[in-house]
Amino acid sequence: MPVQNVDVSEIFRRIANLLEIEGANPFRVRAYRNAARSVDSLPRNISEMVEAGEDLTELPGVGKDIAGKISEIVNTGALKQLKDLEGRTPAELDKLMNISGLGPRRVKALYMNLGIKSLEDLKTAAEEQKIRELNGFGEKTEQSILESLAGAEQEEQRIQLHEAEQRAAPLVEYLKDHEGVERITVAGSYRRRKETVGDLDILAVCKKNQSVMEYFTVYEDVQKVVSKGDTRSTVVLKSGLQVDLRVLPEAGYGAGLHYFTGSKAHNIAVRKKAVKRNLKINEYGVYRGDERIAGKTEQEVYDQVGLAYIEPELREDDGEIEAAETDNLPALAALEDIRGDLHSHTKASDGHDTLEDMVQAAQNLGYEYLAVTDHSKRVAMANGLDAGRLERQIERINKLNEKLDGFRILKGVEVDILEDGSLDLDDDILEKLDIRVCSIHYNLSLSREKQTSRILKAMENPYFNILGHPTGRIIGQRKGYEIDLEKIMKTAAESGCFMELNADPQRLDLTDTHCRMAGESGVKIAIATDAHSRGSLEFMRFGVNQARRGWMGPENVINTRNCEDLLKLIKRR
DNA sequence: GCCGTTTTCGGCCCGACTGTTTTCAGTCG
Repeated sequence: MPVQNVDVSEIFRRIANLLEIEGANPFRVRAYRNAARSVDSLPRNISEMVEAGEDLTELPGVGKDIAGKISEIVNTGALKQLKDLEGRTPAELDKLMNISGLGPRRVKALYMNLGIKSLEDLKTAAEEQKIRELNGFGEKTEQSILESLAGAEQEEQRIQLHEAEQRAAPLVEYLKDHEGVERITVAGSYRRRKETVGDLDILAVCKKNQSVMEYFTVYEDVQKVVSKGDTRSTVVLKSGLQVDLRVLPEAGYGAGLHYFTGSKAHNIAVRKKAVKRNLKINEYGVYRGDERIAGKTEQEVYDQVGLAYIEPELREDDGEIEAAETDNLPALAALEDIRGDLHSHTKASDGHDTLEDMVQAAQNLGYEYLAVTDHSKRVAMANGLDAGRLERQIERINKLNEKLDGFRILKGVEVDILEDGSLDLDDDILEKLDIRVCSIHYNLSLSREKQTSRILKAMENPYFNILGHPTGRIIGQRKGYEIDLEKIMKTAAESGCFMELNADPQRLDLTDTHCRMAGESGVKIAIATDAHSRGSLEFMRFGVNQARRGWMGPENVINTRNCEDLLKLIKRR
């Protein structure tokens, strides 16, 4: 199994942490973190790039030195530098950095003075009240370390965007009820529509700061107040979700929104551009010397540094700055562009609602078509359809379609890709359908080679249209099967197949990076909800958000076509 | 350690809050 991008970035992150604890040049530390991020956001496998002899120094944040280290990791599976570092500084100190309130300086002090190397050491020392004795530490710090340790025992929590919306909405409504609140926006990764959200960053324009902050911290769902100031407060909700509230003056709202939306890397890149123009950007505005020259809107901020407006979903410092400089930003797909859903289930298999109900719901969303794609027989647990039952569903859909005006039900199936790469239904029934989503539900743990050739083999079938939930991952639960997605995408592009972007908020499969890989491979995607009930058809927006994060325009998405064009497009010769 | 429309050397984003301190270091986002 080749070295994966995450293997490389993980090594660089650990090097950065250990160097930081040693007190190395902070810019050198940052260089490793930048390189880690660069490798992470790469839409291609780094091992293949090394093997192909490509020039790694062309990657942002990768110079000659780090390029050599990447090669070393790819070729040997490890990095001598990290081993050397771990010889000098215990590798476990890395983990202490995750404790809230502990940074490199304090971790080093704890190690040097108390010999603390692990979380257990830390807990013991805190309980024995030894930490408060140290210079620069005190009783409160010791207490907060104990609290963080208790929290660290639970899993690191990033919640799904879907859940974040449900936490944010009532809190925003609550804050709006305060007479001092004039304007309010949830910024941060929530606004960038990341698939998971670590905390909520709420931005407000207010009249009475102190009163609003007081009101915020007594919200009924607040479990703990972490900090409370005039312009910024932090609380933890009972669910464990952290929420920051930042209050800003109206005049600098755009600058604040930009600052608080992030990403951090994007902000840094924009501020660097400002510095070159002798400007300074902070959350209050754009400044020349002491004079504020812009900041009312985000557009003003971008104007000052010579950039076109960048949509929040693109703000990851992953090429959007360069694109904005040269007016090469993509025109992103929007929910309004979507003309129909291409993956849905009914009561015939494991859906909750009837065919008629699903169709009605799709019409209510303003769609022109809905592909009904119940499971095939292999998925017995979901009451998957055999050829006979599918035949009857086809007849039923034909009859329904006759009655519908301006809407078409597409006859489809989610057919299983069996372990040998054949499809779970015969060609003579598949032929009678308009569209086939082909998915893997069993034998998830095959080797990368076998899993990849299983899918490639399936795509040889002329009735293969869309690869459903391509990696099989479930966010926070299941990693997804091992496959060579790049190869699969290239083959799909050549043979007229498409990749699904499953819009279910707990799948969102493809990822944003995968979408960019699709763009580069020339394969188009289908954004589809995999809805098992009427309500879930509305998850389309999560899929569109994800596609936008992956730089997808309407032309990259097949279900932005009208029905006729769509069917022409997916027809294989 | 990276990088270059002032630079191949000398820079590298910026401010709030906390706790432990009497003016600031450390951490965080």
